[in-house]
Amino acid sequence: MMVRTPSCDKNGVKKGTWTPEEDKKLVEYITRYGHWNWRLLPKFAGLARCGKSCRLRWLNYLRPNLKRGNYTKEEEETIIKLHRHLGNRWSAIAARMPGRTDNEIKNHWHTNLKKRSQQDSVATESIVSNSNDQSPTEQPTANTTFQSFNSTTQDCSPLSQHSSPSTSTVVSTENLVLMEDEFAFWDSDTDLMSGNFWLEPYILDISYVPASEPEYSSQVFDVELWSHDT
DNA sequence: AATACCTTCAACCGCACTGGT
DNA sequence: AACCAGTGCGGTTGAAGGTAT
Repeated sequence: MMVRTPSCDKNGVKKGTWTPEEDKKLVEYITRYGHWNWRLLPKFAGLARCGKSCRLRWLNYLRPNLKRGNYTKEEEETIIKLHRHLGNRWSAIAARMPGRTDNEIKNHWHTNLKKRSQQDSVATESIVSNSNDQSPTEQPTANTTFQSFNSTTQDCSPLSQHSSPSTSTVVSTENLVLMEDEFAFWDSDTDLMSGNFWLEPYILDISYVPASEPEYSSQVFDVELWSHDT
């Protein structure tokens, strides 16, 4: 497999490929106690890793209900469409694709879909430029419309990269109207806007938050994947 | 068979954001 | 207001596997 050579930094923190033993330790610990503090977790789990590495390994590889590889055509189309509207916001894209991680989607995009999307947009552009020859008025593209959306409503979008829980869950009527207006183009393009897209909480997967741990409510609606059944 | 080049993807790194003090 | 710790995100790296020459 394509892996990094295991190595240690000056503090003895291991880097590189995870061994099956390390995976086992991490899974067993999180299954039992949850990931209540990523920085301290490796110490308690008996792992010579940094918290970041543990988090990444869990989220991208060990977490339950992850699909691996074998993207369906529908999934690829969804990624392309979402990328067209969201750009490189991989976590937001992943949030709409159960079982897929941002890292995996990002990799798949760069290795398989990027070229395809570029070819598609070139083909679309040539069609549009031909049909617009007699119409000098510039039509907003999906991208420009989304940029406009970003600059005006970023703080209230649940897809905002670092939106706080309060802004994620409480959307004012004014903003909702604006969002609906700005995203009207999506209705014709994809069914992703059907249903309660923006108000739907970002809960896609289970996570292992122990019952004994204190309040996690502040993170429940963030893009990070928290579950109902904790 | 040898090796050079390309592809893939797990993992790392740096930065930004949030919440607490 | 300033600082710090914890966390999440996106860009990038690097090594193994695959393919071409």
